[in-house]
Amino acid sequence: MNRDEILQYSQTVCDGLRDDDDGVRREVLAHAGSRWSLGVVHTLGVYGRLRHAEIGRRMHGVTQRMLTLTLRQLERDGLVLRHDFEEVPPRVEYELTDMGMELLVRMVPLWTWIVGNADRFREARQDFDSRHRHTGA
Amino acid sequence: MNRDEILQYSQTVCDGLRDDDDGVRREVLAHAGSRWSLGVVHTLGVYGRLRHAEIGRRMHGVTQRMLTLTLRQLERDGLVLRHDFEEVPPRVEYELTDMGMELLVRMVPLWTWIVGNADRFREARQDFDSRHRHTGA
DNA sequence: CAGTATCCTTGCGGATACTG
DNA sequence: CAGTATCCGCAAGGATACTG
Repeated sequence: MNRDEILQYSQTVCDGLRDDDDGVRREVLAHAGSRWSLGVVHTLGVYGRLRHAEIGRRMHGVTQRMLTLTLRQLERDGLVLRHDFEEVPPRVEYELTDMGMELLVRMVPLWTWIVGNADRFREARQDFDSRHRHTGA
Repeated sequence: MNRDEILQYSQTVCDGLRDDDDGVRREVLAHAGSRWSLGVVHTLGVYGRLRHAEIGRRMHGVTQRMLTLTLRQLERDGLVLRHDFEEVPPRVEYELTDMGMELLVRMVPLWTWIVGNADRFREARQDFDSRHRHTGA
């Protein structure tokens, strides 16, 4: 895929961005990039059906609150399914929907690329910072 | 690419998420999903080199401030190049770096998918909301 | 034209404590 | 166990005015 093909192809992006700017789409994108979503989607993708605490244990640093919020968000977006067994003590399991899986498929290349280029990012950042520290001159 | 291949592949995601949680990577991902970044990257991708005001004109609703901030962010991440001609009146042009182009390549499939599935998102959201309006019962 | 500077609101996300 | 409830700091992002 060369530069021109990309540009042709990315007209779709253009169309998507133009009309209905404050629609669902932008929200979904924002959700996908938010603090814990990718981690949750990935964890559920890899391990399948998991309970609340199991997800939490597999993700470093997430609080109960944020995990719940993230899961609700993903559920609302149709990316995660919530099975409440309505037992006592409570038992709830989460799993990816097909849509969630599809999202994961699209996120993986992006994320892989980001991870693989972390050094270039750091480098660029250092350049920028040094250029801007001393009045840019 | 089937489910299993995805899961294998997405170990990369896992690794990337684990160590160095608050590193550059997560920031880049967040930036990519932030309010105006995708629009700017796409605009520069499609139209090539543009001046500040030209970008602004092609993007609906962005303020001068947010455009500047977004551009700085992208410049700092090494995704956008800034050419200041140091003239009076000022003349500054922006263009994508190769890295910026590479990001765009990874964003397009994701965004295309989101746009193409907007209806499914809306649907899921309505389901969710109606299920939760009346006490879920 | 291409920004700064300033002010302000909103809401994300963390910490902690509590409950059916 | 799987959540709520509450409080809080901070930073994103918008509106507006000003400047070299």
